[in-house]
Amino acid sequence: MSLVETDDIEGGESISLHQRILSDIRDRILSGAWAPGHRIPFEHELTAQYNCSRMTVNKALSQLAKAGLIERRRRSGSFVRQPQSQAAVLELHDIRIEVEALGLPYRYERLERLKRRSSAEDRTLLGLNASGPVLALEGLHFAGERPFALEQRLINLSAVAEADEEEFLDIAPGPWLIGRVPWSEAEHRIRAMAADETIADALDIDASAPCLVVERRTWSAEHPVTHVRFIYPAESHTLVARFTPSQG
Amino acid sequence: MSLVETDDIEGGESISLHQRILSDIRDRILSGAWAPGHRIPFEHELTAQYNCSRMTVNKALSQLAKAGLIERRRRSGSFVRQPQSQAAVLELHDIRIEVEALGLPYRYERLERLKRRSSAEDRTLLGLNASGPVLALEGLHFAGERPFALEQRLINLSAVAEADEEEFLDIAPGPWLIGRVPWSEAEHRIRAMAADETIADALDIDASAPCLVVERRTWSAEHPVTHVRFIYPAESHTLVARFTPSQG
DNA sequence: ACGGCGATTATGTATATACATATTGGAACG
DNA sequence: CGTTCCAATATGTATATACATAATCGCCGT
Repeated sequence: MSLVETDDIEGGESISLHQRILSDIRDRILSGAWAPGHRIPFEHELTAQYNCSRMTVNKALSQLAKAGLIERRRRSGSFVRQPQSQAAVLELHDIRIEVEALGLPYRYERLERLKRRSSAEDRTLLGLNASGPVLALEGLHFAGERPFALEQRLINLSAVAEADEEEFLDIAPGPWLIGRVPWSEAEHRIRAMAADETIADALDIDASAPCLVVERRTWSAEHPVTHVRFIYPAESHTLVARFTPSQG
Repeated sequence: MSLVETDDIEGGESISLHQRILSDIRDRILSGAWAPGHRIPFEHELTAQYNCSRMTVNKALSQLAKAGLIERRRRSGSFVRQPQSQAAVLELHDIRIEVEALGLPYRYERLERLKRRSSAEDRTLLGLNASGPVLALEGLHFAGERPFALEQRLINLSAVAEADEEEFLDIAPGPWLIGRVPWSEAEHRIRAMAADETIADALDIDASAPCLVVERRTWSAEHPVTHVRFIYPAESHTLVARFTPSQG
């Protein structure tokens, strides 16, 4: 009777039982065999099917519920949810890695470094209420001899005081910050823009050529840390995001 | 989606113990109190601290590990991971919702509908190996009287046969598919582009004006389902992605 | 018929226990 | 001195059990 019983000899993989239950059910949902609204077997039925304890089944179902694939209702059972899950995992690229993946030598070059009391615009960008010291950086990421991206960054020195001791002459502030400040939240804005003269000049492209602009704000435990704007020439860059609707 | 849910209802009532342990530890990590590399207390220490069983502590730590915040090593303990976690949750917008959020009336209009055997290009876009029937759709999303986005879509009819019975005259294929096909994986490509004449014409903008292009491929249980390309005039659109660090 | 109330049921959380597994530190041995 | 091997230890998984909680079913009395 049991759907299981036999060990998978083939893969040689030894996955845990609750993991196996989880992926069995997930596969049935994702394949469409169990449509949205379908009631999946009760815990005690799965307990019998897999010949295991309720805790084991419960672990699998709880994870599926947390992942949003199913909905659990007391006294009624567990049901396949509507595939409403419009969330996704986006991979954020490290520009160095991206450039080196192209087989080109990477280099960062600082254009400007300015410490100042935050202007109104700075505070808007960072999401700050109070005034305080900020570090404004501008730099170029190169792929070989060609400019690859222009970076305009603000760092909130009240949150990252150590940044004041760093010159950022040839190390990019992004990796530097990532290695030092744990971030708890971030926000991206992605848009297209025509290059103005300054940008065209820095990136060595035609004025009004299309550019991809990626802006990121980052917080660490409620405190704004940094705002950065990356500007890429349209030809040089495609953002790629690959994802699954939920956890596996 | 982050497994480290922050569903802290501010009423603060009745959260489970393992949930509280989890968020205690998460807060210490995100606030920086426990830096990357720091060894967090052993399970048996937390057991004593919270006066609970090891299973309860284990549940909290397992979730933190799955979320990528900590790394667990047998015989050594659990350690705060480097904040390398460059993954993010991206909200995928439903264009209708987006337009209506602007206070403008939304409308979808089909420009073209073509059923054909997949061309080589179709197969590349969809990620198909074998030939088969596809549905090629082109349509315009309107915000009020102005074109808001141009949509070019391929649907793999071998995966979604029902689509052949739908005209898609004034209902957009996106929401139609989401309500019908559970997707298991997707891939986005985002880039900037200058409008060519066809696009400029459809969107009623100047030729060579910058546009944001979002391409999405979707799979359901290993089968390619659809490829869609959204083209937005640069002024009309900013993609926003807000997220917390999760899975590595 | 109808409304209320208790019994039933499925899930939610937690406990104590057991054994498996990976890894480390140190003792034993050549 | 170095290598092998064992015991200690922390995590990984699973069991059986218990009680709490929410929702539903159906009985019962008016």
